[in-house]
Amino acid sequence: MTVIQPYHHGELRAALITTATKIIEEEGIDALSIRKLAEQVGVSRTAPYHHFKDKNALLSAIAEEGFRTWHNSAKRIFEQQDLALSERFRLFIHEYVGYASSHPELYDLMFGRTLWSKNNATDSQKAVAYPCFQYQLEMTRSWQKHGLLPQGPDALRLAQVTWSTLHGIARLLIDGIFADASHIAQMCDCAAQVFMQDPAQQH
Amino acid sequence: MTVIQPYHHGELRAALITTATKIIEEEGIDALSIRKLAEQVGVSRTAPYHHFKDKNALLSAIAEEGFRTWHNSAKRIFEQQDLALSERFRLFIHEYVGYASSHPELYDLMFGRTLWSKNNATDSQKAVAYPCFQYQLEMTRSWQKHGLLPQGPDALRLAQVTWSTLHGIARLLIDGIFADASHIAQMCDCAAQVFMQDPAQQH
DNA sequence: AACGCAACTTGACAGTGTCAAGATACCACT
DNA sequence: AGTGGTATCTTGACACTGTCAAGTTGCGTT
Repeated sequence: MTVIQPYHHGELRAALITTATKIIEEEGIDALSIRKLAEQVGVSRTAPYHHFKDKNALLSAIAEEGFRTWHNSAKRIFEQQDLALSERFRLFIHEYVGYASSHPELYDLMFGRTLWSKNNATDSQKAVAYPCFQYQLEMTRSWQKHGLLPQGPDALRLAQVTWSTLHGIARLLIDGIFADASHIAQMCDCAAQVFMQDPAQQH
Repeated sequence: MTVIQPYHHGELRAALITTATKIIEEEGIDALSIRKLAEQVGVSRTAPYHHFKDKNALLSAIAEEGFRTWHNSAKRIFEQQDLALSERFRLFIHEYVGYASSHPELYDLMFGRTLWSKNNATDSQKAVAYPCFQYQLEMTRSWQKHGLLPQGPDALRLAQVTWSTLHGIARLLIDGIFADASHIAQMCDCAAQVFMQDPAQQH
């Protein structure tokens, strides 16, 4: 089983990220240790430290990748022209919560305290994440302009509140506080209904 | 400085909880280790294990205490009769987010994955926490009945969505994702405004 | 061919949670 | 008053963690 590895792995950085991502998604973030990861990749305990300053730097790189794919799927939905605006809004909410609940550990890494508090996030990660946050604001502005969302509140505040709602649902789900996860769809619809001022008005 | 402790501490369980709570609130949850805690209380490393099965059991007990005080302050606001209904609603939101941001580590413990996912929460803790969740539902029902919140959605779903919003704001704040914490009040007001169907209608 | 540098390894250290086995002190019963 | 039992606490040990320091290997450039 044990394949003899050349002294220079060559693709170690990439291998570490993909293997670590797999471990995290399958066994949870607590199950990921540098040592176990190194062993699984077939390399010594401290080899990863030549590609990542820290364990945090590794986690940051994984989250970074997550933000990239997240941003893409958000755009895909938002720019889908063949659906009514309100329908796209509804779909976005479902997609957001769905992504979180089908990749709970990765979501936790991307939007959790592990990286964001105590300033553990890499500059590189921030550079990918901030545009995602910004995009949320742009979408909100657009939804306000088209009369889908109330136009009274400041766009930034409204974006923060709507995002908080989605994030809150996601977190309560993946953290195991919403014991019954079978009503996700209904919660999403309820959220959409509350936020949309006039459900009849759709383009 | 080192006081000679009797062999039987006597109040060890209580002492562990209060000291642990202090450490968590001051230095964060990651800074709490059983060993350091034991040393600070003036007792050997494994003494805590005779009062708590696990580190989780200790954390659970701390969270339990948190839920008790939380439930009290929630009730106090909700039953405050000398304020208009909408004002009490607004106040509740501010209080919720305020509590979280002034006790970030304790809030994380109470509503975070550490205890809730992987079923780490003690039965005792659940017994205290569930009524808190239930209370949120009762409040929502009441607010709906008085026309403060939209009456269309099912009470349970609406309670889940409103709570998610507060929880989401709280988490994004304490996890360090909302970089600028100086607009907390405005976010809370925005949330209140969005949820209240008709701000003019107040008893 | 020699040198330099990047990639990788081994050894070590200070921590962690937790189990097993022993020591101590209190409490109830004879 | 003595005796046994039990709750409480201690010491020793194990496996595991992240990470630093110092050595080894091999590729690329001059």
